Amino acid sequence: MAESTRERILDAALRAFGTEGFAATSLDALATELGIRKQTILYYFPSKQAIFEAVVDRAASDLVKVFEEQAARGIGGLDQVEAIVKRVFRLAVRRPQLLGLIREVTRPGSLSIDRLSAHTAPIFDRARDFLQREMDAGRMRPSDPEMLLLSLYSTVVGVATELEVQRAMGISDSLRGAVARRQELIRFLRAALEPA
Amino acid sequence: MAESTRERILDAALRAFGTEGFAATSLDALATELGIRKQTILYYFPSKQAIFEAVVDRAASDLVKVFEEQAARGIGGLDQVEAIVKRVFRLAVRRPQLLGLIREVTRPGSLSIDRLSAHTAPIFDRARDFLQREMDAGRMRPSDPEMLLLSLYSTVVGVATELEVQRAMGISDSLRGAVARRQELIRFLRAALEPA
DNA sequence: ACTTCTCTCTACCAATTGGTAGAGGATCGT
DNA sequence: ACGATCCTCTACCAATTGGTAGAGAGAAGT
Repeated sequence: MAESTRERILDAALRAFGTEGFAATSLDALATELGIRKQTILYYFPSKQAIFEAVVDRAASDLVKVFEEQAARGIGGLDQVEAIVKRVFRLAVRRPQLLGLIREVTRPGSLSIDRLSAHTAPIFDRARDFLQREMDAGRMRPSDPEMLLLSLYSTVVGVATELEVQRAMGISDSLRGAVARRQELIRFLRAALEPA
Repeated sequence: MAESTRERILDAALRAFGTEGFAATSLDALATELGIRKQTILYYFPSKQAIFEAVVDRAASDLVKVFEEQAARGIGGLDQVEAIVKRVFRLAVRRPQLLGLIREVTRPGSLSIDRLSAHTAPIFDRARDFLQREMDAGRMRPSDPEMLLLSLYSTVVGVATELEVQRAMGISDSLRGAVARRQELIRFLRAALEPA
């Protein structure tokens, strides 16, 4: 068997939760999409909420892995920031539902936010330390690293995921468009971060 | 009577759609919150979708008004950008559901995106022209104005609305926190936009 | 051959969903 | 006094929701 039923359920759930959202996704729809019965889904997961949590866990792990792989290289400076942005963009192009799920989890009303935080907190800490170090070394414009991190997060995730806004602005969402967007974003971030 | 029933319904619907989302909001819950019966809601609006569209229309108008008021002043340069950011932040603090609704509408699966676009397209056009003019005049770092606009949008909306992410990062979401966030964001944007 | 375990199914269920039909009470102009 | 209009209600409804109970098929171990 190429992929276990459990894995197939998680894949379909990621796609559905990440694009339609939790409330708008029904177990029946999910099952139909997979060519199975809803009760089969409920054999593997005790409830809809449990599926969501499992999806969040898996998505968070994937995200964390991307960051840790890059952090392990330890290029340093703005090149490191650029490398991370590129990796996030590659992820956003290849698996857009993944960042869509993050948006869903970080919505005000959402449960499971603590579940995501538990995964990502170490990364935030590391990123904050990284920014602080670079500022101290004069390789980056000095500012509040926490706020800077928030600005960076918002900008990168926004540019990578706000496809409908881009469509409304008349920006192409082709693959070529994504590359151009990434390039322009990196120029934007470099200008914002470079020391005076 | 202080506020017509129709207005009260729209207010409650904005809050609900803007925080819980469209699918997670039921007409019964909305009615209970208002102390009326669901059928009274359906007397004023033919369907749930129609309520959503009315809410989007009203929210879009409010947003557009904020921009147009500031555009009418025509300060120019980075001061103009700063003034707009400040206004958006004031809106985000006073009526957080409003930007929450924008996030809901710009979600991939959403309908009504065209309805929002119809309102905001003129603003986007005007903003793009503004950026282009400032670049030509050497008051702003030259770049692709469309992509820059997207970066600006993502950053401002993100910093203003991603409260849960901020909580996860350990950033205070008090009013004082909002002011600090705004200040840091403006510094960030100024650094990114200032001509070399 | 028999039991046990894993998996997917059919058959239900109570609760909730968005929406319809129409009664009844105000308030109005006439 | 009377009809018309406006507004909110009770009474339903069919469809969908997440979830339970348990049958049955197949493979594996004994």
